[in-house]
Amino acid sequence: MTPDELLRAELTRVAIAIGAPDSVAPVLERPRDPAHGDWATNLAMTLAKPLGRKPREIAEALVAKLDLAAAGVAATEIAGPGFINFRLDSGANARGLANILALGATFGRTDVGKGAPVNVEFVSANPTGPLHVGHGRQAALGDAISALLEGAGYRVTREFYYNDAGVQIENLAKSLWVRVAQAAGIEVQIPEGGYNGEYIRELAERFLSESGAPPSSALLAGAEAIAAGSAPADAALFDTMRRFAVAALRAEQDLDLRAFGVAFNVYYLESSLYTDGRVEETVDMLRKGGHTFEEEGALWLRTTDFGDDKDRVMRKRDGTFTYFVPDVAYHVTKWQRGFTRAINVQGADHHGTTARVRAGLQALEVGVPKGYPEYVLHQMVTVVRGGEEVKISKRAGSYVTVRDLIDEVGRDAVRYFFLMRKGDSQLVFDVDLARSQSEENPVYYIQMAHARLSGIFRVGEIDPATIIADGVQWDALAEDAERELVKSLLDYPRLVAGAADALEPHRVAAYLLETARQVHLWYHKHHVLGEPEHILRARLVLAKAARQVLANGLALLGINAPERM
RNA sequence: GCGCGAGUAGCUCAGCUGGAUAGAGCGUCGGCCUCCGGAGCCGAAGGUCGUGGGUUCGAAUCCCGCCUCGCGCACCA
Repeated sequence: MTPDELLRAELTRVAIAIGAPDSVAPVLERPRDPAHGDWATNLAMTLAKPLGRKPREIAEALVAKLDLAAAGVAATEIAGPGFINFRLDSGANARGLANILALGATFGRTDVGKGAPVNVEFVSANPTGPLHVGHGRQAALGDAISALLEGAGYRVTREFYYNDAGVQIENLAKSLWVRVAQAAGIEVQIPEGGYNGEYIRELAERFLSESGAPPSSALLAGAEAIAAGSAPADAALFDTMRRFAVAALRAEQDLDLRAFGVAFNVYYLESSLYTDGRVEETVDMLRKGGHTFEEEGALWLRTTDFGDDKDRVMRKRDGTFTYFVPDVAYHVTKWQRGFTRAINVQGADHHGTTARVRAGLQALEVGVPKGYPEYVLHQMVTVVRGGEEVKISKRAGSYVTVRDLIDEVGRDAVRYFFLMRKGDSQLVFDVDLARSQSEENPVYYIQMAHARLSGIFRVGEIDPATIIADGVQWDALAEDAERELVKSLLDYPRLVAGAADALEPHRVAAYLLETARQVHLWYHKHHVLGEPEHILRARLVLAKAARQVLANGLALLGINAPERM
């Protein structure tokens, strides 16, 4: 039990003793001002109404009955409108360090998830080009959220949904066709909605060298068809190109993800929803449910019955389905595969789809909960280099890829920068800052704190494994800098639990930066090696505990914790 | 026009799901230091939390209106 858990238990007992309901759950918080003690509770204020007594009076009654020794409290104080402040007895906080050493890499883990299966879907890029910075933010977010949920006791499946069917893929295949035709000397332009990127030209070259040059008559006919807005007549050749392009770009994206250190458990192909009949099946079910209607030659779903702001087309006039249908079919599989929670990490530019996917799932009436799936939406990323924004132009096909960033600043920095802001705010990625080897760079600063702590053991030729908490004089950790550091370290589990609950990894990033700051402060002010034995031992425990917490937090974010830099 | 998000110190951002005198880094100003590991340490100035109402013991946080910016509003994903 950590000191605050002990105190909470004692408060609960006393509250019930003075007449509070058995369900009472005292909330302890860290006072902003350290002068107010180690912990504070507003319990007396929340009990004022149910007990019909004044807050300060209740506070006094509570304090009078409190078993200070059992709760590890040295002093209490009633303040303001009815806060009770607690100062733990000397060393009570520090004793919590033993807990950190005992739990090691599992310090900060909880079991609120109770092994429930959660599906976290992220990146899910169309295989129509390399991963760009937006995907990078998503990869970092999705992976960190997954790690947070695992730490909270959920069984997490990381899933990538490939939109390898539909109009975008059609455009991709046409773009490749055009580049191949151009290589054969045919004059034709990339069609409206096509892909202009240089990578398509490279793809065309690879296609030619691997598959050989197609007959130019077929290429010309196809190019004319594309220019006229339709598909090439040579369906077999067109299909070959489509497959080639999708396979090649998927392989590229896999390399990007590997470079970023992100691994998925499941790659789900949109095309499989068509081949195994789930799309048709979904449409049938929706029709039977009576929520569809036909208008202007299209088949619609009345999503407005389920909270969407307008009805949606399911089957277009040309007989093909909109992306929305496979999307719904796909999410049904998540539910059917047993995921009681499904979390989708997406760019905020997709927020329009959330209401209709949920509406579609409700319309199916197969027992999917209303808020399913959950969405974590993130705002845009802008890249700044040399103090200027790097312009991203989709039309010209020029943008900053994830791989560019990783090559330039390293995986750890990319991860941290994508995670240091909350998803709701727009993110500025300062390339120069990310690559700088100075303490202004937050990643460097945090990793440096870990390396410094490691350095103490290395320089002192002490094996950290031999450092144990037994017999340590806890009140030897009496300096302000170390008392504050100890408090921060013990706060870690609460912090992580909150971050997991809110699906907000940036809290961990901010915590690590603050804790690293305290480590540096302590390190500069106080020596470890060469101190008297009892201080040396206590500080080695602190150093080991701090190193552990930094390492645990960095691991959640997918960032290395180096021993030396 | 409608929906979602943002607006907090000169700049970049936190603010633990409603708590006490709103915090950190950078920058500015003043003073030290050169020490296990590389400009570090101490202090200061700097705020009508976009704005106007409301809810209550108590609001940056919750509700309503307005302003500014971003994103979306396809039979594209």
